[in-house]
Amino acid sequence: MKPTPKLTIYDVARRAGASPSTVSAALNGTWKARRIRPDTVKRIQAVALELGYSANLQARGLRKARSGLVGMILPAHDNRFFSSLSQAFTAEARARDQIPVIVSTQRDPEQEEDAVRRLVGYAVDAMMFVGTTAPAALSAQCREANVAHVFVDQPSTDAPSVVSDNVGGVRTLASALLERARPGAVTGMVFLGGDSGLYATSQRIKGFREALAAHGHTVDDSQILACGYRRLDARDALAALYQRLGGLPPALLVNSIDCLEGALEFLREIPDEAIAACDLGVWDHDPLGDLWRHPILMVRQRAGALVRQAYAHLDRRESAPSLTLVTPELIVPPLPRRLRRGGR
Amino acid sequence: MKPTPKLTIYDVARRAGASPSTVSAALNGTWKARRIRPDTVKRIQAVALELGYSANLQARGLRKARSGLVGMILPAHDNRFFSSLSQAFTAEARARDQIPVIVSTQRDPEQEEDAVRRLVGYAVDAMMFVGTTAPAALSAQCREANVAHVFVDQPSTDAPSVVSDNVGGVRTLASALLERARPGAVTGMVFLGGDSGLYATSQRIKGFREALAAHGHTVDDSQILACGYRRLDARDALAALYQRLGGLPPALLVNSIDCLEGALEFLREIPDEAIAACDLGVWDHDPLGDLWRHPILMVRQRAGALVRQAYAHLDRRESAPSLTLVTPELIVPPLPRRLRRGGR
DNA sequence: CTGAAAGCGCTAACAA
DNA sequence: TTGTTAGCGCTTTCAG
Repeated sequence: MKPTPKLTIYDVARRAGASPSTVSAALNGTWKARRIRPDTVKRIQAVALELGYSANLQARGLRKARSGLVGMILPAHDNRFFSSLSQAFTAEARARDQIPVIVSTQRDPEQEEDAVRRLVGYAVDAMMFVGTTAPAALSAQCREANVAHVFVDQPSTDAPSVVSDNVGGVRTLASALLERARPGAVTGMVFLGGDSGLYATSQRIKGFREALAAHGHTVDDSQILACGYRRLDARDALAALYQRLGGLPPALLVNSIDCLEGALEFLREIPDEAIAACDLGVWDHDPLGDLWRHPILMVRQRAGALVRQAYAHLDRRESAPSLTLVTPELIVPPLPRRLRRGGR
Repeated sequence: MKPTPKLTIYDVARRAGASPSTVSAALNGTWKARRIRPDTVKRIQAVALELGYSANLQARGLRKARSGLVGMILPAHDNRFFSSLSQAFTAEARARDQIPVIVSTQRDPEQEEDAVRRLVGYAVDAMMFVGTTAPAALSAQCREANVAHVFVDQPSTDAPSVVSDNVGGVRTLASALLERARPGAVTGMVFLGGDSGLYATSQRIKGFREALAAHGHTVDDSQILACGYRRLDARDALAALYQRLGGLPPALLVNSIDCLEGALEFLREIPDEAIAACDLGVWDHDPLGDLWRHPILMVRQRAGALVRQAYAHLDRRESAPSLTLVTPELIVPPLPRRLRRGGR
């Protein structure tokens, strides 16, 4: 095991017959601004390549007081929505030649603050926050260290934020359900799941009300089952509803994939015909949902657009609070051939 | 907007009436080894806290030639298995007080090598590789820079690797399917999906053969439909099989969630009774799969264990090639009440 | 167009 | 038990 002969610009400089500063410039792109002769640059680059030199990024970062790292804090990796944000974030970072550092912190304020402290200690170029529990504190940490930052999927009064249009998304979803023109849908559609104390859920309920209001109906409290986000609670709430109504409602709008899982857990216990009597819609998207034996309308949040908008704020180094809405997209699965009537 | 008065150990030192090196030691934990008086340490820590000092990690990293960063390269974030690895990796890194840097590289060798080059430039403490396309090159890069590294979910001849027990996992799954004792299952079970040229698929086919061999049956080529990993190909392959057999096989073992999606896309077109005539199993797990109207046996790779084993290699700074197998777990969904016969 | 030299903030010998 | 000092490898004035 060789002790690895650490190469520095000095090694390259000696070998290329140039000075360290010239080498530095030739290798990091500033040579144009420094008006270094192109063939000098070429010569140096050739030597660097030959030696297999690559810069020590920590040294560079120390000197420049920035690191080329960009941070993102999110609740969890193993979640479809969050992981699609990670994916989008990675792509954007790559386009800017930055290294994405994505840390999941389990909605734990301490972990969040700790992660930010460390990333700031690394002189990250910017931070993106998703679904954090202590947004104000994080924003303060960043402002203190003068680090650009933005919130995604949650509104903020301290910094720019980019959020899905919950109201509009649910309105669209509910309207699509109504267009199916199932008898009684306007007065009987039910909203299932979520916590009405939270921003997202309350916005979605608002959209739900608006959609029905457009049909002249004022939503009754019994149409809102905000039983929380947990799967089992959703299952039980739906079971109770089924009991009470003696069947499913004509239309059911479920507030999240977790709740959908709960709902499906109940639905697989009841006869096919009973299910066929209900039009189903969900906030959020899961490909397996498309494959259920009955069609499920879904609203997919546009992770790419959310991240792109958020990055745009960072690029402009905006720090004033703002709220940008991104419209989610409605996904209507093809009706299984089995269920199609006629057509060609 | 204040220019942010950058605090250094010198500021703290002056304020605490101590020297920079003492402050450094007091703040980074080496003070015990340096035998600094506890009350000095306390005094310094108090001052640091009061001033809101926090260390410049790039400077520390430059000096120590390590960064406290650990890297992980994986194909994509938006995939259930990979994202559960990310989750596990984050937890392990956190336990070691390291910052996890997880970069997805789309199975693109250039992106992979680029990411490693940059992370090595940052003096990462170690690297973990998942499903990479250019394993040999990555291993070489790390060895060159003397960075500990390990492969997960893919075998390597250059470094330690930790892989799910594909053979055993599929054997277990196939056996569980056979235990259902559906007539003709031994001779009629079909393996669907995957690429027999790849390590994972070939191992799984091996397990499939072993399971049937245990029942005295030698697998026929027509029982292996390695149609690739793409959803649509799986769908079409299953459709063709259905056509050929005039129904589903008595048991079907699907090689991945993507292929399962393809299979379900076909299955939702055919009558319930036809589906009920087939026992279904899949390599990999998806919670929505549990909720399908017919039970689907699943094998879940144990992401936590894979990462833990991999980290163990890093902790021991092993670099010799090795192969560690981790047994995946069989998940048998509860039979829907609807389908249960009697029992209590 | 290129080189010399200072210094980013920290740690670790070495002295005291 | 603590302080002094010399770098880690790079970028960046400032001279030439």
